[in-house]
Order: sequence, then C-alpha cells, then structure tokens
Amino acid sequence: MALRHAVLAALLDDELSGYQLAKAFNVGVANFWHALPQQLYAELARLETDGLVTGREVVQDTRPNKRLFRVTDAGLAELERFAATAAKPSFVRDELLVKVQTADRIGTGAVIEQLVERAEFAAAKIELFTSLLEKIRGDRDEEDFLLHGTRIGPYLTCLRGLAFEQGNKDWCERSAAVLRARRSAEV
Amino acid sequence: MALRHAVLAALLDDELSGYQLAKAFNVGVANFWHALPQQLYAELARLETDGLVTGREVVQDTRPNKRLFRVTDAGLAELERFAATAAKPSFVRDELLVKVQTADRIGTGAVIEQLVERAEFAAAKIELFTSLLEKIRGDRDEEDFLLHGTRIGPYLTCLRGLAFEQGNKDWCERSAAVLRARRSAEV
DNA sequence: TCTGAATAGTCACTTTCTTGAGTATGATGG
DNA sequence: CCATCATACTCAAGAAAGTGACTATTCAGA
Repeated sequence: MALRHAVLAALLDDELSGYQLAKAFNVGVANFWHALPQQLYAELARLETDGLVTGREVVQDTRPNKRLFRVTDAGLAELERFAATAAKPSFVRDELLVKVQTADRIGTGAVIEQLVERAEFAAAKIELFTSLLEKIRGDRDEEDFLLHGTRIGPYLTCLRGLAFEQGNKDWCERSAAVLRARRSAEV
Repeated sequence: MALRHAVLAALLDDELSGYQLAKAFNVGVANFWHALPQQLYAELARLETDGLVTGREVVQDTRPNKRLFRVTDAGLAELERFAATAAKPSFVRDELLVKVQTADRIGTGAVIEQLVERAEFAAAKIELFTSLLEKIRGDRDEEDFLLHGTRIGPYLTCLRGLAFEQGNKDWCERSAAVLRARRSAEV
C-alpha cells in the first residue's frame, strides 16, 4: 500500500494516462519511487475502484485511445492522511554497490566499466534535472521561487534527485579511478 | 536472485551469523541493500544448500548457540560471475520524498517534523560512517589507503553511504526551512 | 523481582514485484 | 516497402519481499 501514494503524488500535478505515468516513473518520479508499467496499470485500476482517482476516456484518431486519470478529493484526503503517518526509512537497492563491495576479492575490469557507464548515466540525469528545475522556476531566482512559487513539491524532490545524481557521478568517477590505479599498481 | 549477491558480499569480510548479518543489513550494508532478518535466514539456507556458503555451529553457554557462515570458493566464483553481468539501475524508495512531492497541496506540519527527524537520523549515520571509515583506514591517510589498503570495497561503499547521508541531511534541512518559511508567509 | 531489551533464531501467510508474452495502430527512417 | 519504434495497454505465472507471531535464554535497569 505504498506504491499507491507514489502514484497519487505523481498524478497531483497533471492528468496522466497509464502510459505517461510509466514514463514519469522512469524520470522524475524515479527520484523517490520505482515501479514497472504493469504495476502502475494495476494500481490505477485499484485506485479507481477505491475512488481515489477518476479516469476519463480520450479518443484519439492518430493514436490509440487512452484514459487520463486525475486525483479525486478522496485521493487528496488519502494523501493528507498518509503525510501525517510516520515515514518508513528510505531504502536503496543497488547492484553496482554490491559489486564494488566485493572489489578487493574479484576481478575489477567489468566493475570499472560499469562505474564509468553509471557516471555517464548520472551526468545525463544531472543535465535533465538542471533544465527541468530551470523550466519549473522560470525566470525567478531559486530563493524567490522556493518562497512564493507554486509546484514547490516537485521542485524540491527534483533538487534531491539532482544532488543524488551528483553524488553518484562523483563517487563513480572516484571509485573507478581508485580501482584503475590499484590495477596498475598491482602488476 | 539478487539478495543472494548482497548476502555473499556482506559475508566476504567476516564470518557472520544470521543475526549478525541482519544487523549488518541495518547499518553499512543498508547503503546498498535492504532486507529483513527473515529474508536473510531464508537466503542463508538456500545459499548453503547451493554450496555457496558453509555454516558451522558455535556453542555458547551464556547465549543461544549460533551458526556462523562463510563464503565458499563456489560462492566467490558466483560473485565473480555476477560482477561481470550488467548491473540493473539502482532504485530508491522513499516515502518522505513522496510526501514532499505533495507539499503544496496538503498540510505541511507533519512533513516538516519528519524532515527534521530524518535530518537527525542522517546526522547520526554521518557520524557512524565517519568513524567507521577512520577505523578501517587506521592511521593512514585516505589517498594512501585507497591505493594500498585492503578491504577497499567496504571502504568505497561506506564513502557512498556517507555522501548519501550528507546529501540527505542537507536536503532535509533545506526543505524543512523552505516549508517553514512558506507557512509563515502564507498567514 | 519484574520488565524490557538483546541474542539467536523459526514458521506461516499475504502482498508485491518481476518476467515474459501478447494485442493493435500509426509514424519514422532507410 | 519493410523494419522498427512509439503509443497504449492487458494478462498470467512465478519469484521475492513483507507482516506478524512465536520459542527460548540471558543481562541490565528500576
């Protein structure tokens, strides 16, 4: 019963189809939640039967028809209730970190490659989030926007995502450099 | 089949009981993986039948007896194989971020409290990781240790954990301050 | 002396997630 | 003209994870 709130939170700003929601879960929403499209479609169906979202059919001629969902008053009340309960500690699952943990006991060639890839991926996210933040705040400066702007929630979570990816990039580059240096030292 | 590698990685440095492993998954290992004790006991049993770890009974008189597990050669080979496969992207799940995402649509009192709590929790982790890093590297300086030390894997993942918690703390404090300022502005 | 926490686990049940496949159409690129 | 990608979803099966309760002993604190 936790994906449910992530979906409601994601739908709060825009009316989205399941497909669009799935894409949102691959970029911005991925800063705080992870889910596959199948889960999202299933969760949307449950949310609708529970009356927390409503869907409306949109007929398209050049594309398959779609259903757009928005949060109902009951959905907003559910989020309100959720915000008041204690949050579970965050959790991370990262295979790459598992691999690095074993780095002094196994061959590191493949791990170094993956660290480089991950650093590049993080760099791309950094660019994405940077421009997304600019877009949200428009021409205001950050202080002003944070105090008086709307859509402050998505802005703040995006800031967290940016810092996370920055940390990721720095760490991946550092770790790759260290492992490379050890490989040449070891010969 | 992914918890499996996290368990192997955690057992690589020390021979641990299920109970000790569970505690490890609450601190250092939590930087890259999350699991409950029941899962760990079950996974250890599977790993043992698969020959990737071996357990030995240790009789204690003041405490209940325990079984200590260590990674076998087959287990190490499995980690080697795992390191060579492509890593899935990391994923995060954080209820607190979900709540912040909704911050401009709901009452923020409870969320601010939780941000403060989380910041304090992060501060405690920062201290823990800082002293853990010092303990691992002893009196060497970091550059020297990273190039020539042993147990480099745990050191690197701990560095990531430290940076993550630092980012967490900064973001929580900043966000709490922003939401507080908006509350007083709104009156 | 009683309570609660720490050690060291086990069992059963339920929910959630992942894997993999399948449907159908239109647009894009070579 | 054909292949592939993007849109927009659905279904089923199996693996993984989470919830909650339970056993048993020892130590520390009120």
